[in-house]
Amino acid sequence: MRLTRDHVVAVALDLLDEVGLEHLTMRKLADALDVRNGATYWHFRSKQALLEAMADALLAGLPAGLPAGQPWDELAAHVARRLRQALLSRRDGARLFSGSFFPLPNALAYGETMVGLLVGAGLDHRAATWATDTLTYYVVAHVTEEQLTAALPDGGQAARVRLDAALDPDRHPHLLAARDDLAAPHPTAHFDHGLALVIAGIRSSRDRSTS
Amino acid sequence: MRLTRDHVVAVALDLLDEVGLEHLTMRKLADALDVRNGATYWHFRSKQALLEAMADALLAGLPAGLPAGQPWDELAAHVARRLRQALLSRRDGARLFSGSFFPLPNALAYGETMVGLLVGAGLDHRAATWATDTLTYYVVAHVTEEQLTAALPDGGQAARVRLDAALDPDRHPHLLAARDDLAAPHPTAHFDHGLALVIAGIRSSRDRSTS
DNA sequence: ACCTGAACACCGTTCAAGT
DNA sequence: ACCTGAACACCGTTCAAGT
Repeated sequence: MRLTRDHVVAVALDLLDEVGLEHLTMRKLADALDVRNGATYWHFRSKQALLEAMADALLAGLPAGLPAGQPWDELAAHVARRLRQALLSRRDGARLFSGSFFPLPNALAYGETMVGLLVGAGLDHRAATWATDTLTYYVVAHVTEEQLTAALPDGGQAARVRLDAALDPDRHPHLLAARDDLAAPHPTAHFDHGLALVIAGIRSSRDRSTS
Repeated sequence: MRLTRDHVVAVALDLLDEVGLEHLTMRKLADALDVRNGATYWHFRSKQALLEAMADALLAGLPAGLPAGQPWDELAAHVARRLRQALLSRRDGARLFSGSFFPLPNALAYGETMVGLLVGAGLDHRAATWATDTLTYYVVAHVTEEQLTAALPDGGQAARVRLDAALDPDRHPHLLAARDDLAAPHPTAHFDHGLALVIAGIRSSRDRSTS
């Protein structure tokens, strides 16, 4: 069967789930596609171009319609949660996405939705754009951390031991008091908490500028 | 001269400024140190261990004392700005830092300072920890983007042309209206805007829980 | 203890040659 | 047009052997 860009991307995403971004190589991909090593370079200029196509595929159909009759802050939380889900749908999805510089179609659609929604809430275009950046930074960075800790060996046991060893009662009293929350045992609650924080910030900066 | 861990880290950071994280290799580092290729492995278990030592060196002396008599939100902004400066001090500093899983001494000191400051503002330990996470995610993600765009060839001219080509008046009216703010021509103003947003969110969530 | 020499098992990318 | 075969110029890491 002849290769197509879509097929290469689909197989590459499956391979990503299997081996992780670190070990995703063009040679393993060629094996998975049952072709020789240089074949994919006829369809993609470089590995980077393939990774960007994969990143955009991750976001496919992301903001397919907003729920009607909701206030703007609910909508913003909804879109942010959908972005998180899209990034979580594949191993290392967040790092894959943040490695893309190119303006990708689905990423633009996401941005347009979020900026439009915030403009509807009363922000001017600059404030809406920068607030979208802040929200997106938050989502991507959170999911990056989430996926890194999920990939730890031993379910993170060794990491927790190292953390305990590094924490000193004299120098880190507050971190020790928060020790059980540092290990991030509730990623979704953790995510929602920070998301509500950022949205509350958007709300208060909007109220300040329109009052 | 014999190698020391500190000397290896210092030369590695200079090499990082010169070639960027992508092209920082153990072989180039050995050349810069004027030793043969495997020598650094006597001092660092792996490249990853070296990168983590470099990341911690980046944060050296980061929160060396807080200004006295300031309200908590000023202090939080101060610490966040110092983190940004530390990450900006070396090429790809933000990506270097976000690639570290290990609990590094200077990173812990930063976290202790920020959590303590927020506890002082009236947050409980969990809220203070998660707010610190949100702030840190924001700073690291913002500086990552900042350093990626700063490293673009042509001063980002080609990237701007690609963005204009990708924006469609019918599908991206809001992004087009915000086009001049998308290119991020004022990184510090952009950073401060988002920082104020997150801090305002922390303030409002604190007010909600203490009222 | 600290480093060299040399190898092992990989990489991304290119490109003439085949079909 | 699309892919193979084979090479180029690299990688991180290991480890016996030297000093």
